[in-house]
Amino acid sequence: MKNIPLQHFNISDFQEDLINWYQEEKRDLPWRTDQDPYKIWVSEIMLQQTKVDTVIPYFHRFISNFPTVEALAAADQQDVLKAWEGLGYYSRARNLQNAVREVVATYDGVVPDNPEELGSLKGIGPYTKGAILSIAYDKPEPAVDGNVMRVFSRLFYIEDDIALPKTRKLFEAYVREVIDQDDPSSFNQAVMELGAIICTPKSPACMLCPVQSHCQAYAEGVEETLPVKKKAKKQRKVPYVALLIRTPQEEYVIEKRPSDGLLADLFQFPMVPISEIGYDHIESWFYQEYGITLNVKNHAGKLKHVFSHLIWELEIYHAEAEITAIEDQRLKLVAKEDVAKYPFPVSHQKMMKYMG
DNA sequence: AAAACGGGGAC
DNA sequence: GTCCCAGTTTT
Repeated sequence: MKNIPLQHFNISDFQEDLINWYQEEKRDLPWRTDQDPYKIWVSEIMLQQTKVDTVIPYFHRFISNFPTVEALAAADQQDVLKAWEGLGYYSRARNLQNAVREVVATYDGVVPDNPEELGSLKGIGPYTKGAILSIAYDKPEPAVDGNVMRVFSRLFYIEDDIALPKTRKLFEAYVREVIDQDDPSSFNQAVMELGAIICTPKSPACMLCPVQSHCQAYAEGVEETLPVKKKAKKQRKVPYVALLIRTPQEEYVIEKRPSDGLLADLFQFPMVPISEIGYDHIESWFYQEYGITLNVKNHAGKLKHVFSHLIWELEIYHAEAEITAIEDQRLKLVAKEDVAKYPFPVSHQKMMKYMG
């Protein structure tokens, strides 16, 4: 491991200043009511790339629906995805349920308390592993997320690109040097809380910071220039015609997406990749793909939906199909009032407003 | 190392 | 519009 230069850094004073501030200022969050490893786990998965305020209502609903590892292990995937609907990164939900089933099958329903077994579970990477070990089991393990990298890059004036995988390992080495061995749970949560409330990406509140006196970036007046992060490339646009297909008996055609890739296992209204076939061949493409004869009617509206890596441009059309049953396993005929029982991505939830 | 993988809120 | 959020998996 890399040698960490800390000769001008008072570790115990830093721990005391940080943790005292945390005990005083920490928010009341629903996953801080006890140390149940399952609830800590669920919260940490939901919090990946997702703000605390967004997670709170989902966490309440999820724990109410699936209060234990046994309950989640026994649930239908459809119901789990429905509880995750709108939260994004849906592989988190599928991986969580897979991992919980492994915990029930292999570990007698007890969430592992060691890095090897915990880290081998689906969806538990280096951050989540450290978070569960420290918060649920009081183990002095680093839990390096975006907050930790920002706070530590400023504390120690580290200019490494935090977008690079190897940089996270560097920060883990720093955390191992300065983590409080007696209360690693409070230490890790305090750094993240500090990053969320004080040491923010823009305009950090250094005048309110409990560890200002320990901060090298503040001393040099460069806190706003850290951390260094390569910027993401912009998304490519993908145009589709999205179809609200109605049958004579007032049912709609919905489709289950494939079990891998984007929005895996969620439902949607059928979409025609317009850049590949053009507007003149929608009905023939649809017949070739699904074996259903379509009568495309009027334009209903348009929707732009931005993902992290691409942009959907949806032109919404009404259509009719003279069918009473469907062969294709991907498709379902569903009454209008039943559509919302299935898990849909937000883009297609918005499409429901255009149903007749 | 880079890309895939959602959605929302702050500015 | 930009940034990025209590990241992980796949390529």
